[in-house]
This record gives sequence, C-alpha cells and structure tokens, in this order.
Amino acid sequence: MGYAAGVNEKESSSMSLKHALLTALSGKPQSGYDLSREIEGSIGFFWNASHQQIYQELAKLETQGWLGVREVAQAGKPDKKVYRVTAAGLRELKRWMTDDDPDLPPIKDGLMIKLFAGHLVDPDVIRSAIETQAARRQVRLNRFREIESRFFAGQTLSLERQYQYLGLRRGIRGEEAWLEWSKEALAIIQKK
Amino acid sequence: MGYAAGVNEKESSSMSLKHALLTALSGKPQSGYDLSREIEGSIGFFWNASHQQIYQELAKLETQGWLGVREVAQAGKPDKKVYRVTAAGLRELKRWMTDDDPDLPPIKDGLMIKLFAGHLVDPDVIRSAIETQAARRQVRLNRFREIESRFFAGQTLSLERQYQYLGLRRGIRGEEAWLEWSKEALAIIQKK
DNA sequence: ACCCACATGTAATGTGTTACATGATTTT
DNA sequence: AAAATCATGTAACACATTACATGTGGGT
Repeated sequence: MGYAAGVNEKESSSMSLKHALLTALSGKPQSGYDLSREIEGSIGFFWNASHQQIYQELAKLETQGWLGVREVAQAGKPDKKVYRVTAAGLRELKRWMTDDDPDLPPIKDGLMIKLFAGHLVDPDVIRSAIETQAARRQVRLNRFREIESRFFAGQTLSLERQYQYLGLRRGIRGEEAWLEWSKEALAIIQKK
Repeated sequence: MGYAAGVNEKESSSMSLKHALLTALSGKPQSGYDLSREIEGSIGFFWNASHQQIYQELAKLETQGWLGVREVAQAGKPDKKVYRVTAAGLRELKRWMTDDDPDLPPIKDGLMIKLFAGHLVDPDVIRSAIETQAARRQVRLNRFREIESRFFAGQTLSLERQYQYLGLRRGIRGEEAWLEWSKEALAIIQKK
C-alpha cells in the first residue's frame, strides 16, 4: 500500500462559537437577538459573530440537545425564542474546558501584511494606516478602562466576576501594548 | 416597497490571504510549497494558511491575472510551479494598501472563553490552561528575540527590512504583554 | 415619512479545514 | 524498513459573510 507520511497536519480543536454561546447562555437564558447584543460587549471581544451565524448555530445546538428552547410571547414585540443550556450542554462545556488546544490562536491582521509590503508605497500610506488603527484602538481602550473603573475597581468580586475581570485586563493590556508599539513604529517611519 | 432599515451590517474589507500571497511573492517568485514554508515564519505569523488553501488561492489569483506561473523542472524532484506577481497584481496590491479597513482585526481566543466560564470548573483547570499557553508564548517570544538579535539589532536596515523589523517588534510586544498578563492572572487565581 | 430598535430567519457565496491521494528521494 | 522532506493536488465538509426578506411599534 503506497502512501507516504506527511499526514500529521494541524489540528485546531478550538473553532468554537458553540462554546462561546454555551458560556454566554450558562450565565442566563437568552434569545439569539440578546446574544448578538451581548456579544458586542464582554465575551464578544474575544469571539466575534454576526447575528446570522448565531441563529444558525443556536438551531444546531438545539438539535444536538445541548440547548433547550422556549418561545416567549411579548406585548407589542415579536415573539422571542429563549435558549437555555441543558445538562448535556453543560457537560459538553466542561469537557471542552479541560481539553488542551495545542495551537496559539491564529492572527489575521491586514495591517501587518501592509507593513510587509510597505516599501512598495509612499511611507505616508503606512503611517496613516497605523494612525487610523491607533485611533480605533484608543477608543476601545478607553471603553475598557471605563468598564474597569465603573464595574470592577475597588470592589469585592465573586469568582465569576473575578474571571470576567481577568478577561477585561487581558483586553486592556493588549490594547496598551499595541498603542506603545504604534508609537515606536511611527517614530521610526517619521524619520524617513 | 416594504422592508425596514437594519441593513448596515459589518463590512470587513480585509479577508485577504490574496494580499498576503501577493506580498510574499512581490519579494521573490516562489512555488506554493515554498510559500507554505515561508508563511510559517515572518509574514505567516500575522496571516496563517494551510498548504491546501494556498494552492487553491494561487490558482484563483492566476486565473484572475494577478499572478503568472512558470513550470520549472527539477533534477530528482517533482516539477514545481513558480508564481510571480504580474503588473495587474502589483496594481491591486497597491490599491488594497491604501484602502482603509474600518474594523479592528477579529479575535478568536478559546482561552478567553474558558476564562468566562471559569467558575463552572475547578480553578486548577483554568490555571493549567493559562500556564500551558504561557509556555507556548514564551517559546514564540524566544524565537522572535533570537531573530531580532541575529538579523536586525545593530544593523543598518533598508526600508524594506525596516518594515519587517517593525512587524517583528509588534510580535515581540504582543507576546510580552500576554506573558505579563498571565502573571497577573495566575497570581490572582492562586490566592483562591 | 423616515429611521431605529426589536426579532428572526433563508439563500447564495466565500473562506478555511480535514481527509484522502500520489510518488520520488533522502535521512535515520 | 520506516520515516521525513519535497511537491502538488482533489473532495467533502464546516465555518463565516453578504445580501435579501419580513413585520411591529416608537421616536423625530
């Protein structure tokens, strides 16, 4: 039988909007719409998804038995489908939490590609691309810091909130590091 | 004509392995195989792709006229297809470099999801997940630092190499920030 | 009138992964 | 003899985005 060896390719076990949704719903039962709102805040900073994707994924998770649904009528508003995590869903979430993902999360940063092709264009193009991103990152950092001082600083935190706070701290440090880098980068580019 | 407004959804103009490949090939013409090697190093740190995806994308780019191919016979080895960027391809790359991507790059970090669900499991599970990632990030940081001191430190750099160096600096600062965060996080978790 | 928030979806397309497939040469 | 490197690809599937679609009620 003739086929050679190069088979041990990647195996990212992550790939899981599923588990992000289970996590968000384990807090409190919610509708797809609610989730797509919430996911723009705390948890969604680390795992992004559009509302279409969320609706599809919720339907799958329900079929699979990890979620249950209940249709709730509302006065003056469309009905909503409120999802909750089942016992099987919770089991799956806990299982996933113990398995080790061998890869670091992949990065897809267009600005870095632009950097690597920077010599092909006027330095002003690169400078302005960096400055534009820096402005957006600064906005995000400010938002994070506000959340920190409003909801976390100087308060006694439950274990759950403590973990949330660590997530926020990760966001803060990430943006700070990016902004420091951008200063270094702009200083060097300016000198040309 | 009856349909309402909520239409102004996201519009990430990034999504571009295409441009990562154009960038890599603008340096020197290469085969898909060469690219899949190179992409594990410098540029690939910021834009990941498997060899299958690269082959498919190269074929598309050639059809589109942004790349040209030349089959090169080799002694004792399979033929290879060497791709180069065409004039149209270079035009497209430069065009892309000037357009503004309104979104910050999306993050998909499973560890952060685990954090948010941390209260559902024993703190040891979280602690060990963080430690495992920290070890991998430390390895990556060491590799970056070695590249820095071997190929960039104390040398006069061309514009092209200068930009590459800034990319590397971004990688270094990113990993440093992550590791500092992990110390903070572990210190807090340990106290429980 | 128009827009926004609420609320849920389908269809088509595009991007990315996993598994399968081949086959010569070089290293262990 | 087994395994790794070189080199390219197809097929099936899973994940994600864009565009389309509907309809109520409240604010400007």
